[in-house]
Amino acid sequence: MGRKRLQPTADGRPTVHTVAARAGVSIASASRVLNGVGGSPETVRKVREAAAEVGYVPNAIARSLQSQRTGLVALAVADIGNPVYVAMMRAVEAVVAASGRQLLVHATGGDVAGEISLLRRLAHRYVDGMIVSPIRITDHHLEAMVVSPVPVVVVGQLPDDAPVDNVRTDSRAGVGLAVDHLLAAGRRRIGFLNGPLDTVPGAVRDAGFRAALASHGITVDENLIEVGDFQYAAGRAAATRLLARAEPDALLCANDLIAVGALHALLSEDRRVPQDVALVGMDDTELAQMAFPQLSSVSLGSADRGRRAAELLLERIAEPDLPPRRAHVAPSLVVRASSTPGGTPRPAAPSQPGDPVPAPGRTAGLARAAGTEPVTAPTEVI
Amino acid sequence: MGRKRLQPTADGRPTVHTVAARAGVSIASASRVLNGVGGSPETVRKVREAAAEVGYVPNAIARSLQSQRTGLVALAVADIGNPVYVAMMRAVEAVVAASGRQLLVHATGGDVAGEISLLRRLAHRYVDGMIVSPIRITDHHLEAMVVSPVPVVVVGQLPDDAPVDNVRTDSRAGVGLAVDHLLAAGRRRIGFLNGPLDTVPGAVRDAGFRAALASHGITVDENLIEVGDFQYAAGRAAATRLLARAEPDALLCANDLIAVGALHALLSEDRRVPQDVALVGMDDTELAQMAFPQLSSVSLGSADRGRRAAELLLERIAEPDLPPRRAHVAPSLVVRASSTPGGTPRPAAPSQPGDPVPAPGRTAGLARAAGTEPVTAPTEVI
DNA sequence: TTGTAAGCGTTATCAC
DNA sequence: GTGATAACGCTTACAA
Repeated sequence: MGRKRLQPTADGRPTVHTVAARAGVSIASASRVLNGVGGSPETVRKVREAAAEVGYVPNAIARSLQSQRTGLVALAVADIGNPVYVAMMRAVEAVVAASGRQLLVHATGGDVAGEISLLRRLAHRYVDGMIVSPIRITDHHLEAMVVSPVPVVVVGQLPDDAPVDNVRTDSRAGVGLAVDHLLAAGRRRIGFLNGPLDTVPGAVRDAGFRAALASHGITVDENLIEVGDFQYAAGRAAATRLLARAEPDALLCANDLIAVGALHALLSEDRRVPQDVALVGMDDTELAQMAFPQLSSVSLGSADRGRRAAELLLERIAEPDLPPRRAHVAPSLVVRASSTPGGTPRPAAPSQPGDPVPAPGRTAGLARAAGTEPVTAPTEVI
Repeated sequence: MGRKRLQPTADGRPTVHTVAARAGVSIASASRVLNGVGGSPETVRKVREAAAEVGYVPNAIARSLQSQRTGLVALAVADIGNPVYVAMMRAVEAVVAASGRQLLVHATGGDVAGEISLLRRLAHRYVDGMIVSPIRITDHHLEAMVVSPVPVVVVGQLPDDAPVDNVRTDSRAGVGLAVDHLLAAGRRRIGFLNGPLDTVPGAVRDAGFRAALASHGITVDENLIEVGDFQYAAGRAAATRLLARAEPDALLCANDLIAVGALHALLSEDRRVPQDVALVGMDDTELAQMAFPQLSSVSLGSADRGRRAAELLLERIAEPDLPPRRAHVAPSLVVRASSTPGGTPRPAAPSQPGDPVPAPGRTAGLARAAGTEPVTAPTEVI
């Protein structure tokens, strides 16, 4: 560098200097007018005119360097193709956009190393804050979050003493809702298709399943449990394996992708759903409504969690010294055709076109009067 | 400001100054070492040591201000929940990440005004470039793109003389592939479920459908055409309307979401797919494989288009003075159970867990020998 | 190789 | 109200 050129930028675009010169005022005055603070009517006019003439647009980077904020917020999820994250993303986007910021989406692929390096990169301060929903969580994650100069909010389970903002749901209880429902419907041999046990969701669901059966005095039959991945193909394969060695009358799936996979495994073996095998998914994504028959699913309030996470993040950005907070979203069960006794019902009426909110079926809330609509799951902050 | 404080940053984080002071060298030397250019072995050691001790991380914003690049690339799509965009997003992400950049995803909701303001905001230079896939395209779009100081690549149809990098597919021909296939299978009353005609994809598909029928000497029966939205619920509703007034033996749908909606409309009226009504979708998304029976679908190479768009963008970022380029991705038809004569076949074997690439069925390429795998659709740049 | 200093484009301070 | 100028944190020409 070292060349003197204070007028337009290198590529010829106007800067405050350009505008100021053209308006015949100092850059300070120009800047003030451009930001709507101060300036005599005459100055305002001249600057506005000059700016319009040259097509001035402020450089967001220079502004960020000065203001120490970028107006960007990041969301890191494992699988951008999983509808549960799409729902979360939409909710986050809405809150973030409403605050005038923009959302940066990272797809981590569930890769631990990648996630950690992402967290560490926060130190570069390219975003004002980050929401992360890790499916595995290590000490490195925690350390990177604590050390990070920009606020982080975690969606998902976290050690109780972790000094990080956190919004969670009780997926363990969610599994319990599904088990209760299936048992109440008279099912006795409930199969369980889970994701990897070394992930947080996988481990919690496994514990929840065993606890739920135990609470009903039922011994766990390991033959009825299959572990695969949180994906359609893996779910289908897992269901096929399970069906080859056991005779379940119900299948509980750790998410909706697995459930749709299981549905197709069942259909391709000519098992009727729900007559022969009842099916319940988790996450209550759009997929659950787009399956045929429509899937009962445990709602973990992903949109709500996203919304709360975004709110917590924005609050912390505004007030960095807040103590760590924790928000809860209660799970609920949305019952649809796939687990409704009495034949294959017709699919429910289509919801509003473009409506991102699941059309509710019957709902069995956790701490909620039966029949209450799961419009907005209650959230509370401890 | 105006306060002299050249050591750490306002919130106490180390800067080059901190490192330089600690290492006992000038900030220039510190910067050089940190960037791996120059420096005597002794200096390098001292600076590295100092940087590690204070936990120095460069400020990306300051760096951007200097380098005039942010390392961010944006992708703007209408509906982040539509699997076709998910596929595109993944492909873009891969290319972008490989270049060491990060991807910023905007969900425009198909809102024209929002899209244009997004394009205009590019002038703020917060990203190094943008890929946009508008479903409606106006003169304002074009003007904003031409005026934009940062490169824009459009995925989708564009006026031929628009001086903008562009990757497109021939969805008109794609519709033709589907019509040919259905006619060859002996279907004669082909219904068509389209999206809005005032969108580019909707208009092109409509033209394609009519042209394809005409080329076979078939007169269009307007009763067999329904227009809704590019969504599941709308597709289902449209199919229901169409079935109420006509008796199609095949249904061609403008995308896979509509097709899944139509599938459920058919199933809920006890029509067998494909025996009574053959079904073909478009976009060949994951949804097509996740439906039961699996959906035949016209692949428009969304992943490929995303990849090409990202490549074009990166090339232009590197070389801004390139003439406008245009890349093509050929459509192909992936035939699956939903349009295969001879009963409801079992769904195909599950693809690799986590495999983002659709498991190919039989393929009828456009300019390709029959039976060739649609591994990577051929792309050519004019 | 090293240090000095200019400059990226903006906002904020402080005298006038 | 206005203008000169420092500062945000970094890179880099240029001279030593």
